[in-house]
Parts: sequence; C-alpha cells; structure tokens
Amino acid sequence: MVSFTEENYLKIIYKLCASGDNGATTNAIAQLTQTKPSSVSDMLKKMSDRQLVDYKKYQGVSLTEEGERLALRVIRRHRLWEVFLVEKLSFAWDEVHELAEELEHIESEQLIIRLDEFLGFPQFDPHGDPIPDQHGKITKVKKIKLTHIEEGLQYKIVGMEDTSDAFLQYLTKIGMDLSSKVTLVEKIEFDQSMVLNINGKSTTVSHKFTENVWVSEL
Amino acid sequence: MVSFTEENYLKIIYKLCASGDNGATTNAIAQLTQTKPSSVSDMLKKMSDRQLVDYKKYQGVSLTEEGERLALRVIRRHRLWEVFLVEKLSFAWDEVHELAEELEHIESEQLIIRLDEFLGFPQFDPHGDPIPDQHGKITKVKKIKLTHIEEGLQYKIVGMEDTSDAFLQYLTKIGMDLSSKVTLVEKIEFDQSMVLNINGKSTTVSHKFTENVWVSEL
DNA sequence: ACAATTTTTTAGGTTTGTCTAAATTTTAAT
DNA sequence: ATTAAAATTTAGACAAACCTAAAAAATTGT
Repeated sequence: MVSFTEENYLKIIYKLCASGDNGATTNAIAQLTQTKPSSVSDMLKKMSDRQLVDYKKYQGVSLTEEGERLALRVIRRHRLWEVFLVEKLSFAWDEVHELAEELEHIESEQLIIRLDEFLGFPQFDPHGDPIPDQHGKITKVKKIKLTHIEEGLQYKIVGMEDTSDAFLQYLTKIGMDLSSKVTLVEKIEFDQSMVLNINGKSTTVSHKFTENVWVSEL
Repeated sequence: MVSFTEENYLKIIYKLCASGDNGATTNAIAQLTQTKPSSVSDMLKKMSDRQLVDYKKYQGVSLTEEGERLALRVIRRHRLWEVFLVEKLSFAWDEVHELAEELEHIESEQLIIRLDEFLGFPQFDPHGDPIPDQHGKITKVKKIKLTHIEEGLQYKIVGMEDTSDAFLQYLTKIGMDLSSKVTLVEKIEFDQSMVLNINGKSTTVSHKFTENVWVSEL
C-alpha cells in the first residue's frame, strides 16, 4: 500500500525526471510538494527503503521500476479525472488541476477502469497531456527543441511550459493550437531557431519557443 | 478546515443520534470508526474544543449546530457520489459504499454543486436514503415503529437495518420494495405489531419488522 | 444497596510526515 | 586551488490520530 504522500512524491519525481532539465533534485521536489528540503530528504530515505526510488545521498533520485509503475498509475488517474471534470461537469480546463490532485488518490482499480470507459477511453487530458493506459503505456512527449527531422514524422502539441497571455496570443497569431499537426523542417545551427510546418504552413520559431512547447509523436 | 477524520466522526455521530437507539456512545462510535474507545475519547475532547460536538465526560455526545451542518455536508457528498457510481459508472448498489467513503472527503463546494446538477438533482441515493440539499435540508427518516397514524400520511421505504437474504425474501413475499407507498393503519398494543397498507393491500407486520425498516414521509 | 460488570477515560507511547537549526557536502567563482 | 555560496542532510521536535494498560465512573443484578 502506498500512501497519499508517497503518491505525490512519485508523481513529482516522475515529472522532474521526464522533463530532463536537472532531474529530480531535493530542492525541486521540495518546491513542488510545498515542503522543506529537509522533509524531502527524510521522505526519500523512507521511499528508498521501500524500493520505490533509487537514491544516493547528495546525488539526486530516480524511480525504480515499481516506483515508475505507481507514478504512472497516479498520473493516469489524475488525467482521467481532469477529463471527467471538464467534459462531464463543465469545469474550465484551467480550473480542474487542484480537484484532480485530490481525486487522483482514490484507491480503486475498478473505479478507474469504469471511469475510463465512461469517458470513451480518452487519449489526452484537457491540457493536452497524454493519458497512460492501464498497463502504464504512455505516449512519449518532448520539447520541440529535442525533436529530430525524419521523413513524415508528425507531432501534436500537448502543452507548454510558459502559459502567459503574451505567449498564448503569439500562438494564436501563428495559427497554432492544441489540435495543430507539426512537422520539423529544418534546424538553424546559428541561433538554434527552427523551421516548422504548422498545419501545412511553414513558420520559423525561436530557440525560446522550441524550449517552451511540448509535443508528442502522432 | 475540518479533517478527513473529523468528517468521519461527524457523519457517524449524526447517524447514531438520528437512529435514536442509544444516541452516540463512545463504544458505538469506536465500532463504526474501527478504532478503540480510548481513541474516541481523545478525539471527542478535541472536537469539543473545536465546538463541533457537545460533549460531557461519561455522558455521551451530540452535534453542535456547526457540527450538524458539516455532517450533513459529508452525507450529501457521500450519497451523491453513490448515485454517480451506480447511474453513470454502472456499479451495483451494494458495491459503492467503500468508494463513496473516500470520495465524500473531496473538498469542493463547486464540485458537488455540479455533480448534483449532472446527476439531475437526485432526491435519494441507490440505497433509498435521502440526499440533503445544498442547505442541509434532508427528508426526515424514521423506523416504522416510530411513525404515527394520521389521515393520508404516506411513507416511502428508504432502507433497512438488517439486510439478510431471509429478510429481503420476506419483503418480496409481502410485495414491498423501495418503491412501495405505505400507510400506517393500526398499532396493536399487545405485541407491538402493526397493520400497514402496502400499495393498497393491508398487511400485518411484527414488532421486529417495524424496528427494521426505515421510511420517510412522502 | 452494594458488588460485579460494563463503559469510559487517563496516562504514556508509536507512527507518519512535517518543521527549524545546525552540520556537511557539492558546486561555482576568483 | 581555495574559498564562498548553494544544496543537501542530520538532529531534535511537534501535531494528528492512533494504540495498550490501568484507573475511574456508571450501570446492573440480586
């Protein structure tokens, strides 16, 4: 049995590892769990004893296979509840995070299986993030910056790092939204900008842009 | 802010007080919370300090006005979730209690308002128990034993104390189910049995029966 | 009415997850 | 290559909610 608190740590460590930046550091975890670094150290030790994480003092932390399985289960539940709240209860997509943070900890395999079915087996949540399936299989997402050029390889926008109004307006201007299909055309070495094909239209975007937008393979 | 645990105590104390039997005693609470009586004593003291209950040592406990308001909120949430699980996720009515025990603690007024709307403002849960409205107004329920004779006063079955197969079969035999309309015809002093009119048919039932069946005024 | 039983409370302890303050290790800058 | 700064860990405490064992109060049977 994994506690409410452990589930939160697992989910946060998963996300920090997946995002690549600096991996899951004690400070980063503390910030996201809204606790102090010392509390995180304590918790990591306990979770390491329980074989949920691989942890060596001062060296950061990553998930064990079991830890990752459990993290993906929590993420699945979180995202399914978000779909429910938006599609069935008419919440706005930016209102549902806090609620899903609570709902994700309800412990019942059956509940999630039936909720998934009730929602029509959605692939993405209202923020565009992919929903892991029952076996933890998840559509891989990465920042545009890290994609590579390959014949016919299309991507789908799934989210962004910075969601400021300024940025969202820029997206609208270049005709890009969550339903856009994007192909990588060219990487410019000199300033690390990239040429993308967005819904058939060729557009050049800055390095900052490519760091800010998450995509998944289609 | 009222904790998960406090909400459970409130709900249980409410039910014990409403059922009339012996009111909310320390032992009874311990049994329903699955804890020891000593833990209940501790908790009652704390809840008394927080003005959620009226408590005098060795004298049992009852809810303050605020305690009752909070208890009814939890009961409302519990019963709405049960409706959701049965009507929308196709759970059987006898599978949903445990799940609703968890869901009832999700803290959000908006969530419950919208769930209620999504479900079409149901009046009763799948067990036949009445759902309090947003202001805590609840259809009063009592055991048949405690009803009184009055011109045209009809009752609706909402639940039973003992749900053994034997009893359910007996119900079927006398043509009584959750949709039955019942009128009290006569109380027999001698053995405390009662004559009821069930869907237009006159039937005599034992004292044990009248102790076992809960009804609400219609 | 009072002894026996049952119920309830107190006292002292445990676990989980947090905290602050101090110590240690790592990283970065000169 | 040191030293200053930043990140991390340890030590010692605390609050919530539980426990066991023992003491105190209430109830019951004769």
